[in-house]
Amino acid sequence: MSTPTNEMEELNDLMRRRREEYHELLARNVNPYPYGYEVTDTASETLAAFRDEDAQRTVALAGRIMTIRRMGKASFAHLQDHTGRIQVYLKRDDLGDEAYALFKLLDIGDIIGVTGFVFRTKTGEVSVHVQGFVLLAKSLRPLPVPKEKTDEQGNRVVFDQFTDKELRYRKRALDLILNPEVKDVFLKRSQLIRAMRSFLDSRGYIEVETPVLQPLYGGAAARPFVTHHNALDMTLYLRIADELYLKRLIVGGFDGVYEISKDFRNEGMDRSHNPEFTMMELYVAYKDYAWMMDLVEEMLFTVNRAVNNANTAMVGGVALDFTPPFRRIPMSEAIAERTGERIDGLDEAGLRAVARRLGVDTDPAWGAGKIIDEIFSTRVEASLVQPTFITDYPIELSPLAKKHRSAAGLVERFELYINGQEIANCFSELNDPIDQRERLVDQARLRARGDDEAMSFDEDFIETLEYGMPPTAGLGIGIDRLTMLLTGAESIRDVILFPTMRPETAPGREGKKVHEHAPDAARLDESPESVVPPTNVQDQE
RNA sequence: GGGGCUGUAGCUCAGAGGUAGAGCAUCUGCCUUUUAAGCAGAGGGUCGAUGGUUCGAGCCCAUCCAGCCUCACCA
Repeated sequence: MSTPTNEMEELNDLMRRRREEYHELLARNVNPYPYGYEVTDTASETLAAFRDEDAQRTVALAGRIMTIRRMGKASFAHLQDHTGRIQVYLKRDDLGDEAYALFKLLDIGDIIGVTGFVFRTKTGEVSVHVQGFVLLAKSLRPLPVPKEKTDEQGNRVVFDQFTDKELRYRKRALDLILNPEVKDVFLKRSQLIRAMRSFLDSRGYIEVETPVLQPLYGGAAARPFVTHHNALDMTLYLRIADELYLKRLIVGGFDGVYEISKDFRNEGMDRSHNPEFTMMELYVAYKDYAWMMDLVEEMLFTVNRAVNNANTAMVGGVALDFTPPFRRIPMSEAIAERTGERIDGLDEAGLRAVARRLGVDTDPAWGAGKIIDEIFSTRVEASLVQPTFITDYPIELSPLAKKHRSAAGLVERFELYINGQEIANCFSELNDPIDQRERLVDQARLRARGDDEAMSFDEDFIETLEYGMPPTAGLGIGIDRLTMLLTGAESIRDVILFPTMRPETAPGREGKKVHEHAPDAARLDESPESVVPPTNVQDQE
């Protein structure tokens, strides 16, 4: 155990100063971390409710000190609570020498509770004239609070804002304190999920939970994270999709089930991929993909209204219109429309010729489906800005989808594209167990040839299908990407509170400014939050 | 994994091979309606890490670490 003295020697001046204040508070019999506070008002409500002609109203607020302007025997500060900021005014003559001296021990970042009356200052800002305050939590680390002002138009202007992306993602609490718009994004994310859940619940679909740890993974083409269960001494995989378990529940007699949960895919990371991400999957018995398009239109319209209070979402200066119906166009038509090339009925050689004409590179190992997919994703996808259902996919790419009722070589599948991104994926689910077995055997063959993204053969799933699954429509929606879309976020990391990051560098091999916050060996035992956690999840590679 | 850019004080950033800088934040003094408060003064740095070149490296070279962008892979 290191002594307080040793600890303090390792701290910079700013932190040492605050530790000293902490001890000074104790010396004055002030608890720097008391147990609660009776909060009756919020910053934004207090500001909104103020009328100059009204009698001075008494309020009790709590929040973090974000600015302090001391002027000798009186001071101004701004408190920030979960609703916003409000200025408070403290005067020695009102508070008394002792309390005012106590206020001098407070810093930006400290959390206090205040009571007082609301008034308007000479310069016009509605503020709280403090009659009493309590320290609720002492802040021992300096907060990188930037200067800001409100311009003539009432806009917030921030100087030298805290913008270091690495620190913002690693220290999300700081980011949330200092960049209020970040909080807005996550409030919208919450509203989005709530609206979606409420939409699904109102239709009577049942929310369920299926295993995250799976002995076999399936339902999508992706590499998994691998872990190990000690007691059973077996390999388990973190799920890449919920699909196969949800279908078992349809077999079991649920007519509509959905799950909103994390999936995990052991693949590259970029601004639209995080190794763990949130997926909503919905399965509805006796329905097909055409029916599901109607539902998706209505659901996204409803969800966007909840988030943006409008029929549109603004992304990059473009208004995306969620008013149903969305455009529906078969994949081959979309390719024809965009490139002038018709691919219907072409064999692999014909498709390769088309790809060549369009300047699309193909791999000799690819089959017809993959070539079509490549043409589509390189020549068409980006042009799909307004919500568009692309329907009827090549069968090779969709081992869990039902054959198209009227077009050979295709399946009944759609993907919804918005702003050039895939947002939803849906099939009429394959419920013929014999067909399903053959397709999974094909996948197993691909796997045996080294395609580590091909699906595993899940005998239990086939067996379950053999009991009989009703016709079913299945849907998957990436919640992170939908959130990006509805909030205009440019990176998936901006809609995930704690995005996956490389670990901070180990003690002794510190990088960048992060080292200021990293533990050194001598303090590890006292800094549990800094100890690298053991992980059960191992990267395959 | 490839390519490009970046890493300097708590934050935002300057820095032409020759003694590490600014603004804000912090500290001291003054200041009882301020608001990017003000005035006067002060402290604060392993220049991401390690090696090399050089009389001398924040700067040049190499390797490594981390982040961002981009491509590839991938929905």
